[in-house]
Amino acid sequence: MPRPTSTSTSTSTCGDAPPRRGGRSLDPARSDAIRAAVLEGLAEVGYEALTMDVVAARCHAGKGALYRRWPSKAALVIDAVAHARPVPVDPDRGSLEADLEALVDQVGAGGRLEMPVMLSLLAASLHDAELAEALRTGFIAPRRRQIRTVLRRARARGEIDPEVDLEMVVDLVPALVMHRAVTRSTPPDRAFLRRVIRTVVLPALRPGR
Amino acid sequence: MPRPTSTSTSTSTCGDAPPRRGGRSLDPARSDAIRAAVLEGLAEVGYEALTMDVVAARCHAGKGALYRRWPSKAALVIDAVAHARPVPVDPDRGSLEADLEALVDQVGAGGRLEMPVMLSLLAASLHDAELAEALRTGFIAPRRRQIRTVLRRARARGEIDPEVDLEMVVDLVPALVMHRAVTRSTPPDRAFLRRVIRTVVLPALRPGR
DNA sequence: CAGTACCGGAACTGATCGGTATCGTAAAGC
DNA sequence: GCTTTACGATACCGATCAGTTCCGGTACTG
Repeated sequence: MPRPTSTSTSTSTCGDAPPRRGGRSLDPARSDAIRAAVLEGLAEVGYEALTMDVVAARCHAGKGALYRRWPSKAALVIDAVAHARPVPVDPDRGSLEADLEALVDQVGAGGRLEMPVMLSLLAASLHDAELAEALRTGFIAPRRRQIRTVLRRARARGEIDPEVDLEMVVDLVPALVMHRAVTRSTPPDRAFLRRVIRTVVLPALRPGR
Repeated sequence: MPRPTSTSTSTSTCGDAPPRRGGRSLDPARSDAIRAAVLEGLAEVGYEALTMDVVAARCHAGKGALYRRWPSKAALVIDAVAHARPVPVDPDRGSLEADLEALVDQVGAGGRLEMPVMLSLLAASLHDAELAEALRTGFIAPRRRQIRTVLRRARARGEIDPEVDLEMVVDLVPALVMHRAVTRSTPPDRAFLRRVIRTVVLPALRPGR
């Protein structure tokens, strides 16, 4: 493991680069197949136990095809995860409660990226600076931004006490969802998520203190 | 790494066995020192990155002393976690706020980086049922019980709305602390913890709705 | 006091895995 | 049609680490 490598993988290692000069160009279908193999492997064994050889074998590719697109295992995994879970669209329904419910619904549906995968990535990122950085900028930050947008709009509507520290509330829902997914074995269901919103998040925000 | 080993390490590998025949017997103090080194190591680097060499070096032991007591790394870690005793004492100050602050102070003090450890162990326990069990009974359950006691006492005092689902609130503080520890690189400080209590937990519990 | 099993320390083994290099082949661009 | 590059496959390198073995020394047991 390249511990202190920390190559700071430039920024967006997309895996689909513009062709250089003459000759063939990278096959996007292969890139997708590799990303799919990564997600399958991630769900089955987690980040640490996921090997590049297994990824390559799973989609009948050579390891060269992997390293031709991504500079490292961390970069590949982050790119695969980012492609599996596009940043949720801004719901912008009328009320804070409706917006929050729409957000968590988007989390529950979609790419079916299990929470254990997220857990495994977070644990691995504790000691892999490159993975941590990529995970933060490529996955966590956009979602935080999303929630922040919804909250700010609600505050402008007067639905949130101006005294409330929004930066703390931004973490509230993800924290509870992750904790639930981690301590229980089953993924958090819709009913749980709505209960969190109604009994914890909204009371902490309500204008009357 | 013993991936599919999953040795199902029999059951209670205690590390302190009855002496066989003549000769010396295993020194219980050494066993405790080793277990302590494991917990310290877990706090610093997590489960996956914890090496037997580091454990041995940390308590000035030879690796032989380790493998004379436990058959594998998994068995050692499970036993150390199961023996971990620093269950916080029940503060029982007058008010809910004071009790909660005392609890989070204990988390911040005693177990250095308790939450990253938990995260690492949880990730590892996704594919190790025995570790999961030891973690639940040795770590998670006592702490949940502790919080529940405080909350129930507060409810009896009328500080909590009787409609509130305590089981959800029990998760609230640990969830936020862990999320913070994971998404930020710095451990959650005292100020953050108090802010969580005052701005999130207490408003969600207050009797007036 | 003799035998045994402990002790810390260190060297060693064998397997695993990220990453690189190199095949021969096939497909794209000029 | 010639060059350039991707492709699958495989062999290889270097580092890491669980687990084993051996050492000289020491403490306990009988």
